[in-house]
Order: sequence, then structure tokens, then C-alpha cells
Amino acid sequence: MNKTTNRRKSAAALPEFDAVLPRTRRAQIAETLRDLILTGKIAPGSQLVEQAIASRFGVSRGSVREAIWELVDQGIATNRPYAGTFVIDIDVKTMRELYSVRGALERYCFTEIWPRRTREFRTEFEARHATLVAAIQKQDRAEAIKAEMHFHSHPYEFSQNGVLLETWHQLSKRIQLSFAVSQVHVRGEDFIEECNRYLAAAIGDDLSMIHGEIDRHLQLGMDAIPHMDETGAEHADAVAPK
Amino acid sequence: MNKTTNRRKSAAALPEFDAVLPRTRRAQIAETLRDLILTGKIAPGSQLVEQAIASRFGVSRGSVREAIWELVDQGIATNRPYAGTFVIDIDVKTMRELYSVRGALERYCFTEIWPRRTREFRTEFEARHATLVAAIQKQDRAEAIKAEMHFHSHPYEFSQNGVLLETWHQLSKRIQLSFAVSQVHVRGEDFIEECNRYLAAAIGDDLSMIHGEIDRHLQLGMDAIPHMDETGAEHADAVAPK
DNA sequence: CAGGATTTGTGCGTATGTATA
DNA sequence: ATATACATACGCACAAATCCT
Repeated sequence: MNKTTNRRKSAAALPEFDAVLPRTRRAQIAETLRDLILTGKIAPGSQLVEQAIASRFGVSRGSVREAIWELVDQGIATNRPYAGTFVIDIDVKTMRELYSVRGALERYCFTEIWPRRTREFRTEFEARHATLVAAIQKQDRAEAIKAEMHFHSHPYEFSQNGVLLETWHQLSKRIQLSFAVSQVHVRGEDFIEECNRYLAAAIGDDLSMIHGEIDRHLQLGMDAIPHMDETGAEHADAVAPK
Repeated sequence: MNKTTNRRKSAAALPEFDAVLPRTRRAQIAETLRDLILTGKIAPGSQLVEQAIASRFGVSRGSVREAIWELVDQGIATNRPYAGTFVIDIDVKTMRELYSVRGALERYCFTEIWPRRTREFRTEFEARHATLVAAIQKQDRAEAIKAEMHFHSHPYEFSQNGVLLETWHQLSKRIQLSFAVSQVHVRGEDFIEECNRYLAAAIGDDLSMIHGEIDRHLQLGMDAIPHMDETGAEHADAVAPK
């Protein structure tokens, strides 16, 4: 039944790395659910009913249960004991917080890698940028979100700082979820221009410039927020006027 | 069998708040295990055997299994499919990363709260500081570690930024684990003096001063690291030019 | 390099606690 | 206040993979 675990050890030299680590049901279910949630196919606030998901996937409740808890621990679902597990419904305040913490993290990241950037760093960044632009022009919303995350992950991956990267991944999942919540339409040429500026600053020579771009870039994201209705925005304006 | 569920509803007015939120077995087991790990009573690298823990606690394997996965998702244990879950054995590189990311986070935190600090902020900070000093003087290692975490959590809690606080909690658990790994002895008067300086800067009027103190404070922690033997530091110098 | 012991991964039935309509 | 749906928890069985001798 598990077709992914055929590990043939041939005598030839194997250029393959990352040797197909055995994926458990738990991991597969969690990944599938996470994808469904982050792309908005499972609406925020939905209850994740174990039995329903189990029969839908054709697995046992136990596996589903564990997968669901993985989502809870990752912050994209929440659990009320004996009541159920529900997809997080991010409010405006949390979105602001996500952006502000991300800003601090990203400024720090660029500061760290700045003198260590190589030619490869730039070419890879440009490649991801091209993918992102293509996705935006195709008006493929899901693809664009994924591409943007991949684009912005690059400096973190390049930092060689595992803790920093993990922290970013934690944040990025919830940021991605916030995209699904606020139905921000695929932004057009303006946004492409914005990404161009970001990229230019990131591979340029002036550290303070990318810091400024980060602030601008995130400010744009926050400006798109107020379109949301006040679904749970009790503390929406607890932030000081800047 | 469950003796804690006798819920007598008397007619008298109940001054009790925080009405005993239902704690599941999963949560209790996870907390107990986490405490055992973070205080070093379960050594880093140990395998967490489900059946053994289950019979030790007198619960089913399923509950233990879920609790263990909570630890994995929190980053203080790691799982290899079909091989087992093991308490993380933090290496030197990861410790450095933890400290550096924490530094960035903490500088940002103070920057955010700086103009919003109230009198209450100061008094609470001083109270936690006093607790920490007392613990150090008592030479109670476990108590001191807990007190230090509580002390340093205060600015994050005061920030009213839930995302920032969660991120800190994630980091702090692993930092606490690193304390258990590196058998840093309870430091003496020097360290108390260090904490005094930190507190003074934190409640003072010069933002750049607390930024400097953060760097110094973390530098002290990193300086204590090289004492570690290479107990499981296989990848310790994977950063250096080979 | 076998092969058995150990441990995890998964499934299923069942009983009970809890929330909610 | 009752009923129902669901989560929580237990126990057992077996498959699958790893570890160890």
C-alpha cells in the first residue's frame, strides 16, 4: 500500500541525496490538510472532524488525530478540549503582529548575510523573483502566494542559520494563512514593480536600503488588511499611530 | 476511575476564577515530560519509549504517543520514523544560533515597548529580578534557570504582541534545554551583577544602552558554551572551512 | 549478513467525558 | 433537561521498520 518506501540500494554511485525519508501517514495527512488550509480550500474557522477526515482519506482516526495536532502545534489550528479542533481565524491584530515580527526578523537576516552574499545568492534570488513575477502575471493566486513565500525564504535559507530559518517557517505558515483569510486579489503591475525594487535592494550594496524596502514591503501588506470585516477584530486599533 | 471530575454545583456565589480549564491527559503528560527534560532529569539524546512511559504513568500508549509528538513539534525532541523519538541533543552551532536570534528578537522587543513602559512594568520587572537573585544565591540550579526565563519573559509579555511572545516561548524552551545540556554551574556574584546592569538598563531611559546590555548578556552565555565536550557534537564544526 | 528482538506505525472496537443544539 | 455528536482515552492486534547480536 505504501508505494514510496521502495529503497533499492544499487551498487552504482548514487548522485541522489535526501534519500526519500520514509513518510508516515501522519506526515502525509498533515501536509495535505495544511495545503488545503493554506490555499483556502478549507475555510478559516472550520472544524476539523476526525471521523469525517479519516473516512475521507481512508485511514484510521488515530492517524488523523495526530496530524491535526501537528497543525495545532504549528499555529494554524486551535483546539478546545472535548469541543474540537478548528482552523485558525486570524484577526487583524494578529496579522499586524505577524508583519511586525517578520520585519524584525528579516532586517536581522539581511544584516547577518550582507557581507557573505555570493554571486550564487544573487542568481538564485533572481530566479525565484522571475518565478514569482510569472505567477503574478498568470493571475494564478495560489501559485503566486507559494512563489512569494519561496522568494522571501531565500535569504533565510542562505543565512545557514537553522534556528532563524525555522522561526521564519513558523511565521510564514501563518502569514500564508492570513493571505487565505483576507482575500487579497492577485495584485498587478504595481506589485511586480514593488518586488523589483525589493530584489534590487536585496542584491545591491546598501544595507540600509533593503531595510527600508522591508519596511515598505510589509507596510503594503498591512495596508491591504483593513479591507477585512471586523471578524474578531476587537483590539484592532490597539496599535499606536506611527 | 477519574477522580477529578466530581463537579458539585453549589448555589453559593463562587469567588473562584480561572475555572479549572479541562486538562487532557495529553497535556499533563506532555508538561511532565517537558519539565523532566528541561530540568535535565531526562538526559539529552535519550529515547522516549512509548510503552515504558505509558506503564510508568499508568496511561495508555496512545496518550503518551501524542504527548511525545507535542514535544517533537515544540522542537525539544526529534523523531525518526520507526526508529523512535529522542530528546534533542543541542550542538554548539545551534546554541549560537539560538542566542543570536534571541538577541535580534529582544532588541526589537525593547524597541517596541520603549515608549510604552509604565511604572507597573518597572515594578514587575524588579520583582522578577529579585526572585532571580534569590534563586541564584540559594544555589538552586533548577530554580535559577526557571527564574531567569521568567525574568526575561517580562518584556515580551508586556509587549502585548502575541506573535512575538509565542516566538519567544518557542526559543526559550530550547534555550532552557541548552542550559540542561551545558552543565553551566550556577553562576555567582558576577552573574548577579550582570543581571543588575541588565535590569537597570531595561528600566532606564537610554534605549541604546539596553541594546548593548542584550548583546553583552548573550555574549556571556555564548562564552560559556565552548566548555562543552563533544558529547554528540558531530556537526559542531560543520561551519568551519573543512 | 542473516534473523530475532524491540519499537514504532496503524487500525479498530469500545467506553466515557464534554459540548452543543 | 435531554439527546446527539464528537472528542478523549483505553486496549488490543498486527504490520513495518529498525536495531542488535
